[in-house]
Amino acid sequence: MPEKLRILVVDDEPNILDVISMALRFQGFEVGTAATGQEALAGVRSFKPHLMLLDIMLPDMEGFEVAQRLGAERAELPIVFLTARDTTEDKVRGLTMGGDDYVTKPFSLEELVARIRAILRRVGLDGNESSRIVFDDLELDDDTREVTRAGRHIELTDTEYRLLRYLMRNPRRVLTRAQLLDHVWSYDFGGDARVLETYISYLRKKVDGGGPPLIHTVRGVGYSLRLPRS
Amino acid sequence: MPEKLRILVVDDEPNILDVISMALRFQGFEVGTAATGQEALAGVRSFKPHLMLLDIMLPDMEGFEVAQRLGAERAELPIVFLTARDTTEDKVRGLTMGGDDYVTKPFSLEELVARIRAILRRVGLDGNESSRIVFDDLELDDDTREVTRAGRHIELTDTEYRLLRYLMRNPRRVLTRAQLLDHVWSYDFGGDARVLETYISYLRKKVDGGGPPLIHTVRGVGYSLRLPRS
DNA sequence: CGGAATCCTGGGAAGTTCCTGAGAGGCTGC
DNA sequence: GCAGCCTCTCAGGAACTTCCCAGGATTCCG
Repeated sequence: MPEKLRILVVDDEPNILDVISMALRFQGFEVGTAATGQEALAGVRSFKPHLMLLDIMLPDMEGFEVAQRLGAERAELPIVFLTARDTTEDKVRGLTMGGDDYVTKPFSLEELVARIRAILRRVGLDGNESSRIVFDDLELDDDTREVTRAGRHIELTDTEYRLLRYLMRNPRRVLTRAQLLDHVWSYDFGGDARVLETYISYLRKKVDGGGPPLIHTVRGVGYSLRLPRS
Repeated sequence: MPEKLRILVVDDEPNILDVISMALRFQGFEVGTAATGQEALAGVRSFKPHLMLLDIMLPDMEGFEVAQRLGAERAELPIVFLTARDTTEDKVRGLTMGGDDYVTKPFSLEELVARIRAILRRVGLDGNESSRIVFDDLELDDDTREVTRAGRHIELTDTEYRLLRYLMRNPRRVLTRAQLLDHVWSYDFGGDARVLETYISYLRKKVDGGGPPLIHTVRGVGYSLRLPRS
């Protein structure tokens, strides 16, 4: 069995830390955690992560400082920064190195995991994984964000895209309403759960419009991406 | 023999606590119980469960608070929350993010056990277990909720599905009317016990329609899933 | 064989869940 | 600050499930 990829998650809000840790563990990563800059620095040395998830707002120092203090190790360690919505973009851009990326809070788990996998792919660690997901004649490329059905291009909005990507990452499996909302929408979404139905409807119009339906309702449970049963 | 999986059940209603504990013990789990948030916290530390079943309405604190106060242990411990039906959705939302799940009261034991097993499977603890149940040429996959007989797909409603799943989990055993009602219907079901007959009838039409009958009546007792005695 | 108990199944009624169109409000880019 | 796009809300109606009922079929037992 190949060694599990290790990710160090650094955030001072326990809730966020826990949710992210659990989610990444479910994705098959080995997860270490830290709540302060000091802990993060120690964690890098002892845990030797392949990737670090680093909140910019930490109690003792800024996330950037953590990155700088890493010294030589820094070059080997890709970082995904977690930033508040109002962090000025140039601040982030200036300080991130080639392989890094950032995600603004509040984010959806789907998006976070996608970014992590994208980086690991670029660094060549997430071995067999590809940025292309294919299901039947439906294809999605996560690098170019391009979606096609039977070769025909499909234009999707951001939310539609994330929803479809989550469905395609879990083909044939029945995903509950709650799972879809929790993974595709950001964690602070407190609105009406019926948005989901609206977006399923949008997706159906765009994706299932030209061809046999792939998005199926499982009444009382949720939705599922699968081939129609003849 | 592999160590038994431990589950900590937290609920302040003694009846519920008993019913769930019994059911889980019967499923081969080692069960610990707690009736308050404090007890739950202590229970996690001493009992070291692999999974916790946590009611949201506790006398001393909300279930969420228990989860939060767990601190570092939290990220290692999957939780299935028990919520009242009228718990506002936004409160429930976020619960499945990390990989946790929730079940709304009133629930059926069958559903509860299914959710627990699904999570343990995903965490990699329920080792050899797979989401597929097979009996003769009848197959059921709990991830995709797909049911086939001799390769032919069978479309089932939610109640039909849960009933069949319970039968398939206990093949060849004679299940009494009471057992079936208690496990497949929610524990507060106060209706006419003859629904069961109706649903057996539905299932027979769909499942036994194409092939030798697998669902057998045991007069005066209940039903059983077995091969026909030729 | 006859009567009683049990079970089967078709036909709805009531209730729930889901779909979709219309539109308000917010954000973005120009 | 305006236009266009996106997200989310809402409501009516369609579709589907669940459950109840009742008549008929089957089995059991004296």
